[in-house]
Amino acid sequence: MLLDLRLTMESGQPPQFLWKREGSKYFRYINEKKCYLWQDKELHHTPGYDGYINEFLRAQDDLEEIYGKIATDPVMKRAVEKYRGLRITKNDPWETLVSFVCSINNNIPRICKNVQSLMHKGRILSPEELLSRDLEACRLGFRARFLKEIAEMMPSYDLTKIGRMDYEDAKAILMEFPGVGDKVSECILLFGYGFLEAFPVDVWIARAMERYYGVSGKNAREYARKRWGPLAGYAQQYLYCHIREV
DNA sequence: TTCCAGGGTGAGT
DNA sequence: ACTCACCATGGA
Repeated sequence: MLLDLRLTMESGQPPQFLWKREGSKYFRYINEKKCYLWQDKELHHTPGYDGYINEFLRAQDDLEEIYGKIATDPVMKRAVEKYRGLRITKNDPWETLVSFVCSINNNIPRICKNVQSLMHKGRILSPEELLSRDLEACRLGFRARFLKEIAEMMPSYDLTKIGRMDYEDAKAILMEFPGVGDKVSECILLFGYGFLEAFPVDVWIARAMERYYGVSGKNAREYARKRWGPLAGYAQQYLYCHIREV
């Protein structure tokens, strides 16, 4: 499997918020047990997590094939060459939802701190646990109210069911949550549910689309859908790294 | 001091 | 449908 683990774990995707580094290894708790993940010549992980890691790293995605389909212009050719091995990750929907509500008008180092403050025993607090936590101490700013209201709504939603809907329906449901708008819903669809056609447009992607393709941020998603279609999410992640020079 | 960060909301056109 | 002030926090 073609993989650059560092790039994948530290390119602004959920694992950057949800996993921790310990030397050259990454780890998090899965079912109360510590799972390490690291790469030298090969990819290694704590025994017993084959299935989890395969899903997490989307092992079924053939990057060479994806490059062939999206790298149809000099910009994307350069991006997939420079960030070869960058994969889209598949994360837990609830943890992804919480993470990207924390990301609203925020920067990555502080998103990490906010998300970490919402974790206990290596996982994001359940909606119920979240409601009984002192959110003021988490320094979430105006995002605290969003999280509180989402947690209160959660009992009448089924996040698993959203994953079985089609892209449009899933997006409409997600946007019923306060704090979940156009961009955040796209992130949840992409990183939490694996809809590769999702194309989150943040300030960086808007910048990249203007600079590289002459497309305004407002028209970015429609342009991306026509250009990269079902693989827009991958194109997005390579553009994100490219414009930020990660 | 002002600007910015993987934006969303609501009120005003 | 579109704009825009405002939202809380902390680093540059």
